[in-house]
This record gives sequence, C-alpha cells and structure tokens, in this order.
Amino acid sequence: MQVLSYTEENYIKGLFQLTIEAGDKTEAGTNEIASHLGIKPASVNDMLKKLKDKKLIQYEKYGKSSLTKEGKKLAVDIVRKHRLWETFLFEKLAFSWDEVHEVAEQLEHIQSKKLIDKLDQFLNYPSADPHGDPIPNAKGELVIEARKSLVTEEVGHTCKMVGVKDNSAAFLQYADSLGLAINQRIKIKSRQAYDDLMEIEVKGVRNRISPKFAEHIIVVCNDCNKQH
Amino acid sequence: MQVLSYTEENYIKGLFQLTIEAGDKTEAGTNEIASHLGIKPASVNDMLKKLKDKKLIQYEKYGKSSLTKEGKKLAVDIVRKHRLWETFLFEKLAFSWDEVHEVAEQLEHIQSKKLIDKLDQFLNYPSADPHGDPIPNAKGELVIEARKSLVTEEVGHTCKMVGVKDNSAAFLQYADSLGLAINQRIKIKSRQAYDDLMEIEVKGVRNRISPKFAEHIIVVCNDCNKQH
DNA sequence: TATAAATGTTAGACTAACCTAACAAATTTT
DNA sequence: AAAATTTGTTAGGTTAGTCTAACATTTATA
Repeated sequence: MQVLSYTEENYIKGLFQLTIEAGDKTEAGTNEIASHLGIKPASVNDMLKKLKDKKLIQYEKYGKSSLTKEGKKLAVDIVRKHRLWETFLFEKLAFSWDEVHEVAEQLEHIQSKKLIDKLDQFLNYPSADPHGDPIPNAKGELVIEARKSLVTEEVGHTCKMVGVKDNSAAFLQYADSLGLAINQRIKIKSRQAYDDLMEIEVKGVRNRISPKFAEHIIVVCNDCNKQH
Repeated sequence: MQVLSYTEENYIKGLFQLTIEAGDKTEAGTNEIASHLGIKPASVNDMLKKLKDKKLIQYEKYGKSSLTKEGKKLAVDIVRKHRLWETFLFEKLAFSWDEVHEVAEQLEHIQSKKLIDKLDQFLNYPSADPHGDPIPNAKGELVIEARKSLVTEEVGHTCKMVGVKDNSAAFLQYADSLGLAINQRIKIKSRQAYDDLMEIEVKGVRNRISPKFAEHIIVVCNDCNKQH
C-alpha cells in the first residue's frame, strides 16, 4: 500500500466524503471537489491527473471522479484514523464534542500502523466516534447500521441519536443546549402541520425544533422496525 | 507566538539539540546543522537566512548560529510535545522504549495547545520521558538535574540511569539486553586500565561494557555528591 | 606564512502544491 | 436549437524546500 502525501490524503478523503459517504451519488465533479476542499478547480484538476496516474481514482477529461478499490482502501484508513483520534480526544482527554474534529484533522495524517492499532485497542475497539459515525475496523470494514434522519421520524416513536450531519460549532452547541448527545434517547411528541416544527422530549424536557435542524440529527429507531 | 511550518520546526528543534541540549557548546555551524538534519548545507543556508529574518536565530554570514530567546521558546515547546508523546506511547499504548521516538517525530508537529496541555494532565504531569529526558512544563521551564555520563563514574559508586544520548534502535536494544532501563541502579565494579572496559552490576548481573557504550548512558549519582 | 582542507555561500534548477486568466466543453435555459 | 450559464481544462506563474556545481572564506597544517 503506497504512502501518500498530506495533501494527497486530503483529496482522497474528500472524495470519499463526497461519494461513498454522501450516499446519494457515487462520483464527484471537479468544482464540487474544489469547493469541498477550499481549493481552486484548476489545482484540483492537476491533482486528479496525478491521483489517476497512481490508480487511486477513476477520472476522464471532462468527466466525474470516483475512487478505485485501492483509493477507497486508503480513504477508509484515513477515516478510521480520524474517528479513532476523535474518540480518544473525547473520551480520554475530555475534549468537548465540537472541539475534536479540528485536531483530528491533523492527527489523521500520522503514519504508523502500530500507533493506530494500539490506539484502537486502548480505546477498546470502539464502533462509533463522538459524533456517532462508525469507525472502520483494522481490516477496513465499515459496518453501517440502518440509520435515518430525525426529520423523518414518526410521532410517538422513540429513537436513539447516533450522529449528526453538520459539524459546525454553531450546530453542535445548539444540539448540546437541547440535551442532545450520542446515544441520547429522543421521543417525538408531535409535529405541527403548519410549519413542520417537531416537538421532542429529551431527558424529560420538551423542545420544539425546526425541520432544518432535525434534518441533521441522525438516529436509529427500533419502533420503526416493529411490525404491528 | 508565531506558527512555524513543519520544516521550520525541525530546524529550530535541531538547533536546540546541537546547542542548548548538547551542553558543550552554544552555537552550531552550517555543515553541522546540515548533517544533523540530513539536509545539504546549501539548503540549510537558505533556511538560516529565513529564520534570522523571523528573529528566531542569530546568524551572520560565515558565522555560527544560535537560537534567540523567541527561538528557544518555540524549540522548548516542540521538545515538550515530543517527550509528552513519547511518554504517552510508552505508558499508555505499550510501545517499547526504542519505538517511541520515530512516531513522536511526527506527533510533535500537531498544533493544538489544548491537546498538549490535556495530554500532560492525562499523563499526570510527567517530569521525564521514557528515555529519562526531562519534559519542560507548560511555561517552558526545563528542570535539568545534575547528570553525568556513566563513563565518568567512579569505581565503587552506585548510580541511577536517567537517560541515553543515543536513540538508535541498535543502541537501545543493546542497553535493554544488559538490563539497563530508566531508573535502573547500576554499580561500577571495576575499570580495566588497559582498554578502559568497565565492569558494571545491574540487578545482580555483571557485565563488561565499552567506554563508547558507557558514554551514551546518562546517570545521576548520589555517591558523587557525598563529602568524605 | 603559504598552502591545503574544511566550511560556508551563491546561482541556478527542480518538484509539489497552489494560484489567476483565458479558453473549451457540457449543460441548462429561453 | 441557439444562447447563456456552468463546469472543466490549459498555460503560465508563485512559493517553500530541496538539490548540484561552482565559488568564497576561514581554519588547520606543513
């Protein structure tokens, strides 16, 4: 498995986020990648050619890009490192939920297989990071549970929060203020037909939230799986 | 306090090692820095000018270089990070003594004051890394105990190993095979006048070691401080 | 002290990763 | 389907950090 530069790693990871992780599509355009990474399309274009030469992505002139098997393997490895470090920061160093991402962005580039496997062991092989995102195992396998957005949840159901789609500090702090955290149970009390505001109950406290906000809360729901 | 590039940090750290830490001199030449960092003198020359402009080093054409107060502060900070990470790897992740350095070389460049202060706390504010080298505190203060090389120790004295001067795997593994470790007591049994080989006793086991080897073992000795 | 050796500097070139400006292709809108 | 817009590419330039080769200065040695 080839070793990538810091920059190459960021491109591969970005492409992973835009394709495999986003769910709704399997390839990404040059401009899209550019705005995701905060780099100009012209620069991205250069890198796409380079990554194609290295057989890490599929790319044709004027076409969209996607990861090859090899590229995906490398990307999953970076994601694994990122999420293990986030878990470490949150659980062992008492970082708050909204602080872990920025530091993990740096730590994910440390090259040492032994380090990351030992870290995994030290953290007792966690299956999800503080945001609820799944952590790939050492073999690169990523177990994705059946998850949905809170906004699609039915009234009367109780679900469990497992993640978020928005990592901005503003969003995370807002969530925090509502008592929302990973593994927190949420009961849907009602939904207002006029403006779609949802009323939820968290730790006995009721709050009304916008669909825009609910959209970015990821949950799993046993009630939804029940046959009745 | 300015933020340095990865490369600039390595130069500042290298200069710190060659001057402040080496003990026997306070400035270093261009070729010396070059061979220490594994970079050609011509490249070092460029960087010295750059670091001088940033007021991190004192340097005049054809002269030797040394750190300014500002440069030293930054260097101590890097050393602090390096040694805290080594301690983490050794104590929490069960890395062996001779494996920690390489990974810490990468980790020392992570930029996050909060991270390093939390790590310090997590490790319970250690005063020395697995090699016995002192860890500067958060204020950048570095407490250096009275230490000497094992090669200068007197026959009959018992001393305590606190560090090494050679971080090569070969050296560290050799030390390990003799039972030598941080905080290990060492008794000097004899010294052969003909070839200067020292006979030492470690955990009841006697071995003869070369002055070349003993030179790189750092000890503290109470016997030496006694008046008699 | 004159010369040789070691040390340090300069000039010019290269690579990775970025940029801007201009152009080309594809897609969407009218 | 022609025009307008969006998207993608190319050419040429910049910066950081490296290199080699040639040159300059300082230090050591005969």
